[in-house]
Amino acid sequence: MDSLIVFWFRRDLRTHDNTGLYHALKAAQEEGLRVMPLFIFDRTILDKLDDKRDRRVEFIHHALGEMQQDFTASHSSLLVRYGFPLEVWQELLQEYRIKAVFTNHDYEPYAKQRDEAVSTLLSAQGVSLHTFKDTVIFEKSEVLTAEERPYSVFTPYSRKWKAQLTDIHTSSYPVSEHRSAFWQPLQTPSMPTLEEMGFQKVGEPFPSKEVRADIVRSYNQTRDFPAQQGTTRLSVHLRFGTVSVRELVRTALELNETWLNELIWRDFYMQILWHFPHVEHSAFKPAYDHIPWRHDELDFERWCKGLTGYPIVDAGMRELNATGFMHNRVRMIVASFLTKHLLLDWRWGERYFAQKLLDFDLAANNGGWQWAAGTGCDAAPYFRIFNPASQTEKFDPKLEYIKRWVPELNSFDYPQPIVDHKFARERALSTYKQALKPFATE
DNA sequence: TGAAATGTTGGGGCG
DNA sequence: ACGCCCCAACATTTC
Repeated sequence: MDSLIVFWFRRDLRTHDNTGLYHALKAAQEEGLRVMPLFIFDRTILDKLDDKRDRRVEFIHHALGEMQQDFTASHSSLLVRYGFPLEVWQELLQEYRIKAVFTNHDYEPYAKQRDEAVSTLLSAQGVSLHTFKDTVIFEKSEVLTAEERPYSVFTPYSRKWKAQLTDIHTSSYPVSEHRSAFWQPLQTPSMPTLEEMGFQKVGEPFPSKEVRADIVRSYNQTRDFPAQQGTTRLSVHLRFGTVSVRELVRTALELNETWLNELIWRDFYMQILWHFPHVEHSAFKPAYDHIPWRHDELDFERWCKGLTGYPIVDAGMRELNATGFMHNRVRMIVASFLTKHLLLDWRWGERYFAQKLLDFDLAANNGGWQWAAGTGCDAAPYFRIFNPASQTEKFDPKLEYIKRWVPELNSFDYPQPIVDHKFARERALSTYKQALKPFATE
């Protein structure tokens, strides 16, 4: 039995412009070996999902199907397993002669821990592990201040990010010339179906690839109007790596600076989570952990279901519940409403988004919530409270977005506001002020 | 990537 | 013509 190099796909579900895959194929060619592509459906994650119609699982499954077609064309095949990663790796080491494993970096806390365990197992078996940067442009400690410290403010971070960017950072890692190095199994291994894993199909809401360039071109003009197709909805593709961030940056440099900044925010929050891991469970600024959040389960439930009586908030939550997506402008509005108007813990909202968002990314979601709650690095000051009515006036003046998701708007079925705006605003201001008083700098 | 409160200015009605 | 008041409209400050 010939020995193999394994390439392990995780958040990089594409065969084009994939750093780790490129290096795996190159190494294989140099050493006269083959590359076996692998994906593991991770039960550590899947077992926690109580809704078995999960769009994320379906999205992954679909992306794997597309890759499988590609591998088939190269007379190869993707090996897909379902189980706990460490156990799967133990099995694979028994079943195949594995010389080396290649994979791309995954920065989330769980992923870090998973990869350390696998790395220990592999090295105990004398298998080398090679890992690469792929899902971001600059990772962890590649963008630092003059004092070599991580940034915690976006604007100077982005300035440095842009200053450091060269063609090298956005150039592709083509795999086409190395296709012959793919593993060629005698029999195509079967991929578990969604049903076999206990999941059902749902459906997916994306704009076509063709309209994306137009959206990027006018992004700075249209991005704030949720009734329009003004955002690319590429976040889910970035989440699972079905697009290359390097390609997107090239597009952004060419077409739209504002849109480039959105990509830089991704890198920014990734390095925040890496260097300040406490943000996963507590406020970036410790003083803000003293805010006495209300523990009102009923208000929280009304927020979740889109029954607050504030149309723009309810529209956003209903869009999320129905599609697994919410327009970014509306994410800010509903987050401000939860934390300021309802004075509910930002972590409740963060957790709900984590359950529902197709594009859920721990670093970005946490960063966004802490921004809205005012608890984060470079956050909105706590007294910046969105007024749902004026936000509607500015960004959905014809109520197009609202009516799409709240059709009963003008009927008796639509609830009264669960809290008065003026009262809620003043309550938030005084509560934050009181809680932060002992920590005031002067 | 706010909104509300407060301050300032200037045109027009009116005695 | 003049002073006074009202109040948009805009600017600044405050939360």
